[in-house]
Amino acid sequence: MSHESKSETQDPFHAHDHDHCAASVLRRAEEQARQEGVRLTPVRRRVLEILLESHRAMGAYEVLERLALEGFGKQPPVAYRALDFLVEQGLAHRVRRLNAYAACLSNQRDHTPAFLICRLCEQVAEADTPQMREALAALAAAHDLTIERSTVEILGICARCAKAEQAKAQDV
Amino acid sequence: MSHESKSETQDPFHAHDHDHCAASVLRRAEEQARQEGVRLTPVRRRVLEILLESHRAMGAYEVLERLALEGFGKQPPVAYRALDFLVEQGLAHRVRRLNAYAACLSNQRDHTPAFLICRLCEQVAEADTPQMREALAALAAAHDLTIERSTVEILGICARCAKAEQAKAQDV
DNA sequence: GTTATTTATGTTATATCGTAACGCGTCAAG
DNA sequence: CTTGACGCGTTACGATATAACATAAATAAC
Ligand SMILES: [Zn+2]
Ligand SMILES: [Zn+2]
Ligand SMILES: [Zn+2]
Ligand SMILES: [Zn+2]
Repeated sequence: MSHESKSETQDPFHAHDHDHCAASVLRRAEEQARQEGVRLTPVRRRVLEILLESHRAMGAYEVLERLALEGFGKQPPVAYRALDFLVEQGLAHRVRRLNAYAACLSNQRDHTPAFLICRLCEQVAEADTPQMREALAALAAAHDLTIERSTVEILGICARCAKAEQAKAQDV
Repeated sequence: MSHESKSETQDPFHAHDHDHCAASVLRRAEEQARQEGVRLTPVRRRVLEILLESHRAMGAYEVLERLALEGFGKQPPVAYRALDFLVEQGLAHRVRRLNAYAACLSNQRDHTPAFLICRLCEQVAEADTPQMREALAALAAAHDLTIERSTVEILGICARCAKAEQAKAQDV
């Protein structure tokens, strides 16, 4: 079983090999840094690792706390700069609804996925479908807008949390 | 010429009768307030009017300044409360990318349109197409997410601004 | 190898956005 | 006339984000 390109898009909301997620993103980060001549410095790498601990989106200040504990700088720009770097490199995404950041799970350098956010566990999945791309393009075309960036975020409750809620309701 | 239901969706990026925009939204606001037993108080109404001066999204503090000048309260909650009211009533929308608010241009009470935002003139158009709704539903379904809210924002350059940019470039 | 240049990290300070909590005034129900 | 709900105003604070500057590390030039 050595299908390399198996997991184009992992889905955090369902069972998956998360170590694989983390490892593959880190690997991509290193390769990409080498190729593009940018530096994956200790802070930057560490921030990516922190984001990769789970698929939960983290606020900049939450990341900063972790950095401070580990001997990095204690002031906001330290976190924001590392996060900005990761976002620029397509290694992390900003989730606007949560004012938070999540590691990117795709292997593509530049992409603008839609985010699926569970309101309860705050995990974030990304999805990039032709259907959505077409819908966006159609909207832009209809209004003569030259599209530069787009944000698609879907907030709801994931299957796991929905099940948990149901169980809780029956307990009462 | 008395086609009442002509303008389901005005497009701020193109020539249109803006007085009509403003008047029709205010009319809807009044009707709706009566019907739902909520109060369109002076501050609330004034905030809606301010938003309706153009299709540009305005930050809460920008609205607040205007209110202060006109003798209303000078503190943030004054603006935020009025804006929250308008958003709840579906009379205004929050544009997350801009941390700003824009008057709603639709006649529908509850809807979640996509926003088209011009980066240069900061005007905002709304659009609600079946195609986009389906794309959102498909994404949610594919990930077993029970959808509660969604955000679709497209940032770019509107036709008018694109033209202006071109002209400027040729001048040089 | 030493120097110059760029890039990254850290700091202080401040800007920007948003909310909690409380008191007062208004108005309508009882 | 009291009571209770609601809206508006305040003070105070919390949360998010960036500007500006000093230092240090890495890279490039000589
Ligand atoms: Zn994973
Ligand atoms: Zn969940
Ligand atoms: Zn208009
Ligand atoms: Zn424009």
